[in-house]
Amino acid sequence: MSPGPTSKGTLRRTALLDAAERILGSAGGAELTMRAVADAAGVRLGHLQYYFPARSDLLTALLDRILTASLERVEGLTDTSGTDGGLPAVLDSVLGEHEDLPLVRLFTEVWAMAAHDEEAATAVRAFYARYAEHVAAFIRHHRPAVTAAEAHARAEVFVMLMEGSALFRSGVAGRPGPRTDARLRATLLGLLV
Amino acid sequence: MSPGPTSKGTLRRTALLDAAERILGSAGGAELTMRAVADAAGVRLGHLQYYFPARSDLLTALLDRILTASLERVEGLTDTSGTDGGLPAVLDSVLGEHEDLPLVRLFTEVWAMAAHDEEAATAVRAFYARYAEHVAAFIRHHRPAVTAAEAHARAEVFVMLMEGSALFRSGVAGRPGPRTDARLRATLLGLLV
DNA sequence: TGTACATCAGTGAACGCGCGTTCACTGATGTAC
DNA sequence: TGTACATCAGTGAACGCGCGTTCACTGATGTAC
Repeated sequence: MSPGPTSKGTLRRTALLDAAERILGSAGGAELTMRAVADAAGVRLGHLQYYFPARSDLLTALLDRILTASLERVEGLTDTSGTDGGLPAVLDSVLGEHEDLPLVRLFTEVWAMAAHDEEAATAVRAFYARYAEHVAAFIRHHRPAVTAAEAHARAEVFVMLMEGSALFRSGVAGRPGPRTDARLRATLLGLLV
Repeated sequence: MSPGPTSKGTLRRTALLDAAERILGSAGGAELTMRAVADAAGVRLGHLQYYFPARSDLLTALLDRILTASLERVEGLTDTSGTDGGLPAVLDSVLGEHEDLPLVRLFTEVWAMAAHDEEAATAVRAFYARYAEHVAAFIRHHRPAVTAAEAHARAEVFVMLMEGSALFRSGVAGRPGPRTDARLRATLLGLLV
């Protein structure tokens, strides 16, 4: 039998990244040590090194996984909605994720990584470029009259506001009330249509 | 002579925090070690400990200083403008700061701190609450017809968009073009008036 | 004005610890013939 | 079907290093009388 994508090694690798992601999303980057990851995954330090020889290998793989998963989530949420009536519902879904504190914690770490490391920054910029592209396509699907350039500009501002609001809706930087939420939704909607 | 605010000790303390801020804004939190700060400030490790016995004391003082300075900058920028005609100019000033990469780097670190440490989060939330209050007062000054609650909601969304756009305009998460910039300005302006 | 003393500013060496990394090793699983 | 061998998965111990922290110390500055 060929190794395949669910072979023992791949499963273990995934489990190790799961453990690392859990630590990064709760305790933070400073606590993300090789020993902590090995412990959390229930393997020995030396074994973690078998899959990720250096700590930087683990961080690179983890960043890639976080960004890939987020992109798939965004695409999954918007692809299922086809009608304008469903737009507010899509906004609810996307905004709902921002109340997921561990996820927002992950992103504060990702931003800090990108701010200080050019390789990470490249990956993060590619992620947001694809994110914005996807939103732009969504806009043009609903409003074909909007030019590509304008849809792109609107999409980028949409993404900016989404990321900014994540900081607040998660409770990290604030606790916006229902009135602010309504304004946020209206502003996001105004960018989409 | 009484010690006063510019006595030797206070000056040295400021110089030490300067050094720490420089490191946090360039290399990041992981490199912000007691030894690195002492070196950058040109003093011995033991002497740094004289002012900040524990690393956490340094971090707390640094966070406080970063937030206080930012708040003063925001208030300074908006207080000098009294007319509606000056509004776009105010936006230019505020947005201009977001191109200051070291400053944005500081804030990615601040967000990551707040995301994992409740004490830091309290300070950060207080900062953004005052920031939003100030923007709300600015809105009501220019548009007295807007209710306090509505001005507050608009101000909070304004701050969200400002913080989100900082990530992109600094180059950390993207490189928005002039068209996106125009959309961003229009959206921010729409929240203010 | 001079002296004694207390406090402030700054030094230097050492500590124990957790870190990433290295490496020789063992057992399990797959492959060739 | 059985055996020999290679590769994969996992262990365990040790390394050198940089870290935060402790502490005894010295020199400079301010204060009391």
